[in-house]
Amino acid sequence: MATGRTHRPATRSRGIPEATVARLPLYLRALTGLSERSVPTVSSEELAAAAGVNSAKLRKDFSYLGSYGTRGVGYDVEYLVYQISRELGLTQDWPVVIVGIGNLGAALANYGGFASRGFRVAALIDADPAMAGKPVAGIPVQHSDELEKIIADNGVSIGVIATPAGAAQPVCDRLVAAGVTSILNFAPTVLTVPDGVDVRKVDLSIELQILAFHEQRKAGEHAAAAADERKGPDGELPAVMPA
Amino acid sequence: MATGRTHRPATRSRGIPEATVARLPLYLRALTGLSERSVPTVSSEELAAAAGVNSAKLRKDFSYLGSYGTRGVGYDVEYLVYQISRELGLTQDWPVVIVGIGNLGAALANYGGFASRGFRVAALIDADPAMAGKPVAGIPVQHSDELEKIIADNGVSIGVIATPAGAAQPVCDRLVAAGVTSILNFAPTVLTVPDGVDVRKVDLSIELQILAFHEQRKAGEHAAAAADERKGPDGELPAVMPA
DNA sequence: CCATCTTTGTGCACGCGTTCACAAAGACAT
DNA sequence: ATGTCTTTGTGAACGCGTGCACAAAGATGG
Repeated sequence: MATGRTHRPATRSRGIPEATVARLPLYLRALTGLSERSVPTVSSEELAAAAGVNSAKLRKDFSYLGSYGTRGVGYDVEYLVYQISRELGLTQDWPVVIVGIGNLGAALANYGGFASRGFRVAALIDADPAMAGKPVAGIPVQHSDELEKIIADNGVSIGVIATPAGAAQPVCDRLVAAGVTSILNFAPTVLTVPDGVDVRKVDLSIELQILAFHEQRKAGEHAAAAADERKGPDGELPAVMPA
Repeated sequence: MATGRTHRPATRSRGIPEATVARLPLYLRALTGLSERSVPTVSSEELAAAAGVNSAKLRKDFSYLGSYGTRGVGYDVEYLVYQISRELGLTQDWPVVIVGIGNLGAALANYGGFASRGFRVAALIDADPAMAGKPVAGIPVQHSDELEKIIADNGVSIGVIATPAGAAQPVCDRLVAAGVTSILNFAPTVLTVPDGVDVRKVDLSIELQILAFHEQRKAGEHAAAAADERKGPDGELPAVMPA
């Protein structure tokens, strides 16, 4: 995966572990699929398989929300969809602004997954005056000058940053000053924010680098086994990989 | 953050913890910045601040790679850049294919962070015949029929999936069958792969939902404090949020 | 009403990751 | 050469997350 939370020292919000919160959207997606196929109930085993997790973990996760299952039967799909939605706060409307309408910002604006779950794109904002007024995903882009007014008028508390790295921190500061308290950051920079503001980051480059590490390891082990030359007593890779 | 690794039961590759591997790209980025500003050495405290982590954690992370620091002085920036790059496998060339050239795929193709670090976009692939030949980010899109041939000809081992959810699993299967062993998945689906294949996923919708959870919590606590009405003895939120 | 069978909810143990705190190591000045 | 001062590298303790394994709960059939 490509996300990571920024510090937050395991602040177990209201007794629900962070790790569980991170999985709830996964369960919700699987349940929505079942709901659309009119499946009335589901066992922890089935749902866990659909979500790609351990069934014991899933049951423990749900136990933090309450006892919503029926022993011998399983979980009521519709009821569980409602409970998880409510727990995640998806029963209310979340206006979101996207700042930085380049390739990525445009992709985000067009992404259907937002609107489908309580999230509404309230505005698209870009620093380039040439972009102003130009419609992206049916929404006219507005200039950065309007940022504070847009936040205030729409009661926006969640901001998405898709600007170049250099612009991210200044944009972040303005968002926070205007009242935004949750930020999803796509720019490859470490953002500094005051206490009380949540930042999550998505970094495409980092994900690829992690994959490359494991890929190299696989190739290295393979090569080492094939060559079978003197290797460290603990099966260590050679200090320099052969080209 | 928006990433998460898919199972891999804490496989500590060659003694380097997963958590450490995930932070190495972060350190590398901070170090690259210092290198460009010709800073010769850096202390764990300074570098940790730049990367947004605890300094003790950074030192322990580096200790897994070896003793590359000098006590009383700090770390040599250039040397550390080289060591981390080598460890992550970035000193070699990684050809990558991107499958699904919609808004997101195009954004990824244009993303500069790939080329800058040993990653090379070997091909863009889409199922739509109308897209074939059309250049995106200077690279002509090729049709899915060519997928297997492209993988083989270029020796591609890393694939990026940016297709709609429904197409992801079939595409994944074809990639794996053709020899790809690492996949970065942007489609909102749980991918099933054989052992030995790494999958990381980036899910925009999930990240927003996690932010919404914390946002609701903040608003709820705030409202509860303001109203100050009978609340649970453990400071629990009311079962149903007021509209 | 009782027995059986399925599935939940959870007590418990284990392991990874984080953080503290300090000893060892080396630079630097005198 | 010796002492002082800075900064690394790591031993140890702690806490979170995971998974096993089972008891409790309820459905279902006779």
